[in-house]
Amino acid sequence: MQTSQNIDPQTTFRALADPTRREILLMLRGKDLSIGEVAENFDMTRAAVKKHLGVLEEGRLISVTPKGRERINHLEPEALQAVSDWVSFFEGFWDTRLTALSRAIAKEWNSS
Amino acid sequence: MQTSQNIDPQTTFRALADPTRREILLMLRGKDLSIGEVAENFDMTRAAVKKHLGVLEEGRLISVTPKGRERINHLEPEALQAVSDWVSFFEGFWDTRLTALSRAIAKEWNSS
DNA sequence: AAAACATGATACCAAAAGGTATTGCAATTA
DNA sequence: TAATTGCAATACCTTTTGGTATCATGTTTT
Repeated sequence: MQTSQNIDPQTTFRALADPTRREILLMLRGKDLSIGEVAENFDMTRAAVKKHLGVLEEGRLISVTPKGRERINHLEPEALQAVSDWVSFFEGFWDTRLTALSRAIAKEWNSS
Repeated sequence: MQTSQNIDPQTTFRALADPTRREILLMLRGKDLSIGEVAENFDMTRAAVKKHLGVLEEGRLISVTPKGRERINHLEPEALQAVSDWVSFFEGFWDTRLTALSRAIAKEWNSS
């Protein structure tokens, strides 16, 4: 196992702070996409989308592989596991009775 | 149960994007603190800390209660539950063999 | 009442973030 | 080879963010 990776939780949290980037991550579940394919789904220039992909790559949430003249963006969910671990520090402090409400909220995000 | 709350995942994700704010949340586990008490732990002015607390309050991660001339900040972890739900959309995509590494990272955060 | 204390509010500043536009290059394709 | 395609790189702009400094306000305390 490699240990020389950039282990910096800050870049991961920062990457998740933008709604466009979170939507890109949802978009990459299951299928890899080129920059252009990702950009088709947003009302902004490819350059802007590329910047977002760069931030996601810094946060180790995606990996990028050149393929011919394209660059294929691939989801790397391990960094999300780390976020999940951070949040779990607070387990036992939250009111489990609110779980149902939280899941309803989450559902709403997914559809928007 | 109240349903008129500000249900906006964006404010919660944004609140978590700053390391100072994440540290404040860890600091509020178990004990409520005034603005001044929180500020004692950071090398910045009380005004700056107050801004961070304002962002955390917007993200519904803390609640604030006036008590005499102080304002007591109280952890509200329910919003974190919602973040956990969002991340869980990616369960099944990440490699569970990396869990040990992730926990090691998380441990590092906690001590820093 | 007066002094000290804790916070609120405002103005201000520098740096970072999010975006566009433009130019150029490498890889396909005709 | 020539035209097109997908992306890289740069410059530039506007807004947001993180921070300080200053002053006002309400609350204890003496």
